[in-house]
Amino acid sequence: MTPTPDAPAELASVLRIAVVRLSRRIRSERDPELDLGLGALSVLGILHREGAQTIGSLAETERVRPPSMTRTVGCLVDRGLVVRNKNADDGRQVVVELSEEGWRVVEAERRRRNAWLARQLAELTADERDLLRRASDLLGRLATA
Amino acid sequence: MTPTPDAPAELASVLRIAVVRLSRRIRSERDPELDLGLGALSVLGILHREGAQTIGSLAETERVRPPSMTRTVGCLVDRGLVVRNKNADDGRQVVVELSEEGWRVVEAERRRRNAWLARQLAELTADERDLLRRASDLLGRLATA
DNA sequence: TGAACTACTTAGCCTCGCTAACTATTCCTC
DNA sequence: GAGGAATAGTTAGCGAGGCTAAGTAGTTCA
Repeated sequence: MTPTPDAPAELASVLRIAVVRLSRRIRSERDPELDLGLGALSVLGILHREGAQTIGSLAETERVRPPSMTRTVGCLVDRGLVVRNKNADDGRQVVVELSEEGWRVVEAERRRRNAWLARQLAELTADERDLLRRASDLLGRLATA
Repeated sequence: MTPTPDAPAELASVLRIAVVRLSRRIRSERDPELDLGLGALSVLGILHREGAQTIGSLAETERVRPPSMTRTVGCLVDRGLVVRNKNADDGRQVVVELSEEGWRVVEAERRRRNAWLARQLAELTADERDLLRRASDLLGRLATA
């Protein structure tokens, strides 16, 4: 059936389309209450998991340019979810960390945040979820390659 | 190590982040020659695989609102890659199909288009690619769920 | 025949990427 | 230790590509 079952080019095409569409789908399912973009949510998640970070390191992790991260962080500061601090050792750096409010929001939203996707995933078989779990790791590696 | 190894919520979080990041990465790698957005490329791909389609059906396939698809198709028309035709049976519908130029471009770009991703995929093992192939199918199903 | 519905378009907004250019700070060399 | 290069972040402004609301043209049906 498949003439070249292992051809990377063909897989690239299929994978690209699937990833882009799913990304759009996820975007369209975000919680309307907390009107934060996906990038902002992602940053909150990073700060929650890994603690305070500089703008630069957040930008690198998210694979975004510094100005974009400055803006994202600016939004979060405006909503009081994170605080900006100057690094005492290197005055050029800005260290961003979750505020108390930010912690509360992340903790509270963590469960709701993935609601749609989690609901879809719950309808798959355990084998399929396991497949996706391993695939996620690969996708993550591709994203940072 | 994993307290609940099959928990959909946890997988949702991991998968969401991986998909969104990879999607950004793919976007940043598109061919600068052919200055078409990802959406436009995707539409060309659909028309190539499935033949002429109405705006509405393209919008549905791409999970986008009709006005967005109107604009995307407009771009493609401007570049002479597709043609808009009125449906003879139902004058409200617009049927979009690839122009000769569009065919040529799709055929020619098909291989180059996925270059970056295909290159990354080529560095994986055959098993990993197989994993991703099966995952792509699942991701596609999630995207249209 | 005229009201309701449908397919698409137009107008205009918003998010969130980007680059270019600027400021502030640090580092490095003489 | 003064001065230029390098680095971190910001500001300004652009562009892609989603969206909704409202308008137009064609179709259906009472």
